[in-house]
Amino acid sequence: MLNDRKRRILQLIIEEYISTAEPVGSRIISRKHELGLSSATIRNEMSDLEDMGYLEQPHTSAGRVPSALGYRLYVDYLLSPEKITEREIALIQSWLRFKAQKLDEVFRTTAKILSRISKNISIVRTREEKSCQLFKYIRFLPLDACRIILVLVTDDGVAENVVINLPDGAALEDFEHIAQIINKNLSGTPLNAIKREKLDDICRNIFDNTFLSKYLFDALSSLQLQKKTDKVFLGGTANIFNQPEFKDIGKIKEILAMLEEDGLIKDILSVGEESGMQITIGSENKFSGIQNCSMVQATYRLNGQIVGTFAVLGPTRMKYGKVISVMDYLHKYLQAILSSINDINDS
Amino acid sequence: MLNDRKRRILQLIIEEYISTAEPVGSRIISRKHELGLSSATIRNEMSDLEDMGYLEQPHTSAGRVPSALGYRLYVDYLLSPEKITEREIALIQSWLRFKAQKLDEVFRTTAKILSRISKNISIVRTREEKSCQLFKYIRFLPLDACRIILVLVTDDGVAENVVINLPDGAALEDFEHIAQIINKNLSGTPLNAIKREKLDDICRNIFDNTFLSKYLFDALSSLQLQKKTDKVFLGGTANIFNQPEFKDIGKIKEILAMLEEDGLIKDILSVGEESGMQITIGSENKFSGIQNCSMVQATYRLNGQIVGTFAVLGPTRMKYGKVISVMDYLHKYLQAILSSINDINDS
DNA sequence: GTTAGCACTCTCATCGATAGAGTGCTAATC
DNA sequence: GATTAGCACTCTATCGATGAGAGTGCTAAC
Repeated sequence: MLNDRKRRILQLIIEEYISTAEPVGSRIISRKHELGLSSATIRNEMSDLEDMGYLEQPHTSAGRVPSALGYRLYVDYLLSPEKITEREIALIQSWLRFKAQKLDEVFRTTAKILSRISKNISIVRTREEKSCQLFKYIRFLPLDACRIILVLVTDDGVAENVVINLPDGAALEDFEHIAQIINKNLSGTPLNAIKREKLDDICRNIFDNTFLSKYLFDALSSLQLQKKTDKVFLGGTANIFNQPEFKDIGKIKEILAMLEEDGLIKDILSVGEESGMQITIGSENKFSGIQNCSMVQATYRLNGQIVGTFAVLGPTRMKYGKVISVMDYLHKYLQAILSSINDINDS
Repeated sequence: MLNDRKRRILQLIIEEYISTAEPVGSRIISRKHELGLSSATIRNEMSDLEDMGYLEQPHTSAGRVPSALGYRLYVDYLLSPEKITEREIALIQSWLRFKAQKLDEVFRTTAKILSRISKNISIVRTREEKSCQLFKYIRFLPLDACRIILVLVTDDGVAENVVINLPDGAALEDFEHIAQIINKNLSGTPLNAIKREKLDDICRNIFDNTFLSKYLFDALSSLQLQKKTDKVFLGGTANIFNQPEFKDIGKIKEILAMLEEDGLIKDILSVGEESGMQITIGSENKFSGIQNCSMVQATYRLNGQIVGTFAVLGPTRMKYGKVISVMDYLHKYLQAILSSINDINDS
């Protein structure tokens, strides 16, 4: 049914359309490529491909445009990967090399690179799950005559801290005793299991409601509240203006409004987070507003845990081959960088 | 020269134009308001106002449009403040109340509120100057058999930390000795004065290049590198699409591309940071790309130090009265919130 | 099965005419 | 002298008609 010739023609049409954004006519295919076929033959094949649902016609006297089904076939079977260039590799390395110190910066820069090279919108979502860490101990450190610092250490080595005003008459030593008791009670508890009530219990029961307990309670809860959340980085939103399919201002507005809602972005990215690399084409996407967009998405893991997801969002007419190559490279490169950050932090 | 009647007419024209975005004709002014003047008289006055440079005419048979000079006069002398509504106050309070725990969230939410109420783009820039803090001491905390935590405490009570892998044969105690020496050498030094060379010196001279010095050096420098930078929060960028003056896609693109560059935003906001509230109208702005925009900007200080700047960016046809009221309210409200955050962190 | 040729369809840009909005000027009026 | 009614004039935006251009679909020939 879909013989080699049809596949080849479909591929050429899609690639032509991807690079020109204009409906592709039979003449163009027959002249641009040495297929040994006249435009009339191509025309017949195109008509067949349309019947099969791989192509669409904006109107009777226009050329053909790939349908979502066509893109899907292309992405799954026909796509010719476009290699990442030396210049791009150099760009990535130079941009990321000096950012390698802080995770936030790495992701922010990744978003920038991704949008720059793909010439589309890039989305990077990080996942910093603190909730699974275990409480190890708290410790009080001196600051000055009237203030001390409370440090919370987890089994992961993450230490949060908060400054506490010493109540009149209290000294650092008083708090050290309290720390011992708290540590005995909470050591090994997952952070997300330390609820207000539990803290309250410990404070009330053990300290018999002394004035110190209130201070400690406030301090510890404010630590809890500083729990880190996911972050979303966007890049290249202005790129969308260069795409002819978005010359309609309404569509751009819809997309940008959507991108402003962090929560929505997280939902969108969550869909494909399980598989390694996921390509969503046009109406395959469940979210309104990006149904004439495609998204290429890769999830990044470290030690089996999801650390981040990055994605390229653009028109269905996207340079899939290129985007996939870039994502692949970035994936590998980030693997190296992120584990080295872990090393730095560990060494 | 500019008598009361002219001022009144100018005010009416500007307010009409702000609310309709259409060039204002003499008939509209004479009919909408009880000035006791015919359109012909208004026409003469409008002609005068144009000669004076306060109005402009898109073409001979169109109504008048305010010039930058006209807006300037309006903002400085004619503007009638539009009070913030109860609903808006409730919105602000409900949104900010639950965000009051973390500074980042406060600013992010402020940006959201500001764009929501002003129906324009909002920009919030924070300034977290860590460089002026003084080194107080470092301390090592146990983590597990092969890792320890290095904590850096400043006079401000901010404690940064990093996990260090114990080299073979080394124990926590070895490091405590090192900490003492470092603390003696650096105590009281401003953080930004602690350069690589200085650390290097201390390490080389004192530890005589033992293998421990390298570890410490790496760890300390990685702390230094985690220096916090300014942050920029944007809100409501999609609002710009609702403004008829930006139906031209090119202008929007220019503005959004600009907003993507954090550095550029910081430059733009820096201009008016000294004065309390600053309004920049159209071509008064030095940055290309926003020269047909206006910006209302307020700087927020705590104890005399600049903590943040927030701004509303929109078309010159902006509801200045409204925006100023909202900014005023937010300014006061944030004052309360931010000092309370300081209190929480201190108690 | 392939191809040349041709009629047909649809879009897009251009042009001209027209309606509408608003001004500027003049002469009359308060 | 200030204000106003009236009117000619200008400029824009809109609509329909027209024609060029691109591409198809079909038929008949190879």
